[in-house]
Amino acid sequence: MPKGRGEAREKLLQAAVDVIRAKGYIAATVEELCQRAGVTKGAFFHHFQSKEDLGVDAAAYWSETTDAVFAAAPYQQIADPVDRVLAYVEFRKSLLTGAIAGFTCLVGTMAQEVYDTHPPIRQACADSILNHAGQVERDIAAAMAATGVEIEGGARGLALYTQAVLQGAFVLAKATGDPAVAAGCVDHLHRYLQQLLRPDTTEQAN
Amino acid sequence: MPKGRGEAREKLLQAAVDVIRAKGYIAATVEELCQRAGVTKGAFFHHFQSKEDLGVDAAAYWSETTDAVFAAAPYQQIADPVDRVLAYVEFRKSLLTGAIAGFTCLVGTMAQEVYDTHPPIRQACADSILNHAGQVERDIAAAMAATGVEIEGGARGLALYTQAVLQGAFVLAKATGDPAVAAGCVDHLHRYLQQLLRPDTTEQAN
DNA sequence: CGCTACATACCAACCAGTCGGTTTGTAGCG
DNA sequence: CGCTACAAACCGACTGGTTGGTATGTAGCG
Repeated sequence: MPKGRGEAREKLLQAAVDVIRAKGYIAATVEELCQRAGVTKGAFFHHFQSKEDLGVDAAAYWSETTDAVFAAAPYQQIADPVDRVLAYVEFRKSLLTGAIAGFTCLVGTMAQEVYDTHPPIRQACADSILNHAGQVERDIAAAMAATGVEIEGGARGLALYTQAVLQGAFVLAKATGDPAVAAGCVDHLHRYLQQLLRPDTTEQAN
Repeated sequence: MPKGRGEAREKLLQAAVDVIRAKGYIAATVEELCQRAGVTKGAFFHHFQSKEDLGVDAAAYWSETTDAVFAAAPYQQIADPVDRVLAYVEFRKSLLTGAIAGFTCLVGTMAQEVYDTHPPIRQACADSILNHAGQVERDIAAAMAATGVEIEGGARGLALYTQAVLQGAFVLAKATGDPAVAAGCVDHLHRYLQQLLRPDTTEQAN
């Protein structure tokens, strides 16, 4: 019977992602994470020096796992950079299903509450967001180069804007309890990007 | 010597707004709020049945105080509805100064972390956000009526979008520690609204 | 045998909430 | 006005349960 030795760390990280997205970093107690992961406190403090340490590692783990999701996403195969950017947004919208806590962003949730109590975690969250924004920025820059359009704030500013819209959509979804609110926000983002990157095209079927 | 009796409740609410915006609802201990307000625990539990009760009341207090700010804002005097909507966004941008915790949204911060642990607070946060969105919606509806433009998702959907952008801008500002990121997001929102509500106008000086 | 990967038992600090008591305001009455 | 009676506002020590963290033990592998 392979008891699954050596995987306590990853189980704890996954538990952290699940629990923290639902109730936040501080409300997620070490004991609850251990229970959810099926390990004991001994295992927890064997792999993480402190709870704060777990928070930092959870943000990094989040980056890795989500990076993998986007790297494998179908929109990556689209050759035209403008189409690819728009397909990215549609892909983000397609993720907005099931329980709200299941599609919200770990690092966005954590960043807000640990803002001035746990700077290392805040930094790790910023790294995660900026890393993902950087990937979006590359596609936007390619779309700008391909079409020749200039955008106020540059590709970076627009990439950050896309992430802000998504983070805000999560906040509203959690507050209202309605995922549809988030989807509506992503639709607006899609229209904005379309207007920016295809300025000559008139309103199309959506 | 008027010792200031009878104002403990408001002082506690103001302390709650300040502390929770910086470190979140759960990390804000009752004792810290009392210390900040200059009262004791006895006073706290005299005015609030529980900490959760304070959270709910703080959201309501937040709504009242912010409503007053917007009601007194200069953009309310603008007659043209399109101009008024755009001036609202500019007003929101003008608030993004000073310490980050000083301009972020209490209810947006709270909603995320108490999402499934304190439903009454979540509800109060939703009420606050939707109340403000409703005010924006009225101006947007007036702008749509005045110009005759139709907007996918309606005035309500667009109003919610404006709030999502702002909430997301706060998240990014807190994560990165840079208020300028938030300002850039608001600029994008401004451009989007301009394009929607003044479709015939070409890019203007900004 | 030594090292990693855990488990168990335990602790000190902390936190929301309680409770008996004090101070201040105020209504009613003569 | 002066006095009594009561209520609301507020104080601060205390408590029971929880939490992050530690100390110690042990099973399995190379």
